[in-house]
Amino acid sequence: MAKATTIQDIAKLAGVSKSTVSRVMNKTTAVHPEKAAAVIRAAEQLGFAPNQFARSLASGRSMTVGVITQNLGSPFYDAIAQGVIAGLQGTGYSPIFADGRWDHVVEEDSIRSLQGRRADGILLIGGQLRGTDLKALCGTLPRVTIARHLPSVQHCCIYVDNVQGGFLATQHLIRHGHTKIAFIGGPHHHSDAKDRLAGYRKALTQANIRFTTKLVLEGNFSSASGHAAVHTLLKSGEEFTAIFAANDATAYGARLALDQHGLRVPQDVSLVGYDNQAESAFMIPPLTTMHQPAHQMGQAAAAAVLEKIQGQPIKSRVFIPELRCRESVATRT
Amino acid sequence: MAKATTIQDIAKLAGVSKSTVSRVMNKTTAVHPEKAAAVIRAAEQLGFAPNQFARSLASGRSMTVGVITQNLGSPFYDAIAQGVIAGLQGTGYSPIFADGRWDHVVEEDSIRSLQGRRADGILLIGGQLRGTDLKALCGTLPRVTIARHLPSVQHCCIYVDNVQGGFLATQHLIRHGHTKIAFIGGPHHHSDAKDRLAGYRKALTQANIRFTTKLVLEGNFSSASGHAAVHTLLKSGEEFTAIFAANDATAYGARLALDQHGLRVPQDVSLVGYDNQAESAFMIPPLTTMHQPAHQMGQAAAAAVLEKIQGQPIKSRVFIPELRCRESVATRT
DNA sequence: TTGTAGGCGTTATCAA
DNA sequence: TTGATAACGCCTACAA
Repeated sequence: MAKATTIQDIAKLAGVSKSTVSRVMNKTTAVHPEKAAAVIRAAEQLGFAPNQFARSLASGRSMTVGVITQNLGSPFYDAIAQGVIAGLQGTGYSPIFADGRWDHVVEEDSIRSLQGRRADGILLIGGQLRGTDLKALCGTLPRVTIARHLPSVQHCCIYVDNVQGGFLATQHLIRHGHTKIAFIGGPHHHSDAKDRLAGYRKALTQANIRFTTKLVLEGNFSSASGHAAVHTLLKSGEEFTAIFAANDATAYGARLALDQHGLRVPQDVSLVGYDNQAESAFMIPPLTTMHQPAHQMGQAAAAAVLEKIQGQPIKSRVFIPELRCRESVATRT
Repeated sequence: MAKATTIQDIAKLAGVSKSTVSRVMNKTTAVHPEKAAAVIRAAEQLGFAPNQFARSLASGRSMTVGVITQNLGSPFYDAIAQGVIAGLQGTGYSPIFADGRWDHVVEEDSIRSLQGRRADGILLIGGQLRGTDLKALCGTLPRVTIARHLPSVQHCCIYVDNVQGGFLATQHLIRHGHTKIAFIGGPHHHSDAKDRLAGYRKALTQANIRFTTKLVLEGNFSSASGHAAVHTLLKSGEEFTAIFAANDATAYGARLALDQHGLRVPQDVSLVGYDNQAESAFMIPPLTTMHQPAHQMGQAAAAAVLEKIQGQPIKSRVFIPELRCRESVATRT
């Protein structure tokens, strides 16, 4: 680190004490306009950038909020992260990221590291840690969880209702006359995937359609898994006229596999995805999917943690995903 | 910020001085095993996380590298950012992000803020600032530019040869017998777009194909712009048998527009994209595109800036994009 | 309105 | 091998 200029240097150049410099930098007390001008001039001349470390050490606030992500790269989580950045913009707080990699050990380390950097608050995007562990780890540190629902009221969570999302997607298909609807899910242990499956089952039950395990395939939220699942499904010989994929990427893979088997979408098979990824509107045909207000959630979470830092009580908030009807669903005739 | 435990607390609990605590935390000097054990026990008991501010203030190193991004959300830049994160993993350095928003004013502020946080080095992903301004701003602060080529040897740049990329993509089309090749570019002022166009022209020239401005459309790297461009092209009546899109998103939009006009890919029109986005392999048909080693570039840049921080001299590095042949290109018969 | 002095939690330099 | 003690750069009473 190159030796940077300090308020001391400025004080000397401007012919005042460093307290005065501090005062004009922070506008904390009125100072004589002339001296203030001299300070500002000196600061510009020396290209002064206050040392945040010293500032935080002295003031006790870091003006940062720690953001724990889990492997960026998924459109949904990326959009949340962008929402967080946008929500922090202009508030004086900077986000500082740490990766939890969907691993509770790594996640714990990341939180520790953020605490070491004295983050004033923590935002968890997804994650694996149990609520009780989280609480033990963070103590009184303001904390908001995004895209994940921790049951206890003690936790502030900004999340989407995946059961409802799965329900709405399936219901849409049912309303178009489909009864043999396949579901390509995520990993069995993933709560989002489980919830969407629960919603699927709920819609089936409500419509008096028998649930068949043969129509439920396990995927991993990747296009490749959607592609493979359709092959498996076709080979199984189980009849189906529609597919509900647990996310858009899975739907893309499924769509390609269908095409390779000479099945048309939506004439032969209807398809619904989940996430409303940017690319989905330009698929062939444009994909009907569930939209999640990811960016908005990120912003809401940023605002929430800021309020909490200011000592205000905040509560959890659920978002309901919305159906985006496009052209991948046809009425079963 | 809740009152956290300090080495002083640990010192008291372990019955040693804080210097000793510091020593066992940093393994800087051997200490009596028994005392060391006591310190470690005390630290665990109190859930100690060293205050990075105090640490940095005292040591003069922040153990962070500032990363300037420009609007996350594009697959290419996201992949670079992930590469940077991966490259820093386990090095003891944490990335701290700031958004430049493709705006030189914002970018300058971001760099200033990073300097205030005393980053030990800076990584610029893309950006608008001129090389001389950058140099003036950063001074001796180790700095590496990614995905952008600054002419002077003074700058260390990790970038891809977009001219070559545009050339290879176009050449691929030419080799399949195409001579009427449309190009859907990016904004006129965007250097990546300009370079890819230059490569396109170079390939045409080399094959003795006349360049027609009517076949060059302006886009903005979005699917919507690709979609619109094809409409414009079709309406213009200009003949073409192939399209080279400046990125994959643009190609998706173009593909949909073609489909809506009853044109088949690749039988009627061949299509090549740029970026090798994850979704491209699952388009219908799977999209032939130029692959850029974005993740690898991010990692390389992280390694480079670390070396520079250690005082080693480093030099720029060019990556050459590679053609990924899939099924969206057919031989012109 | 201004300056002085103490403290924030570490690291680093001395002696011991 | 240890323990004082002086930085590190800034903020903030407190006093002038």
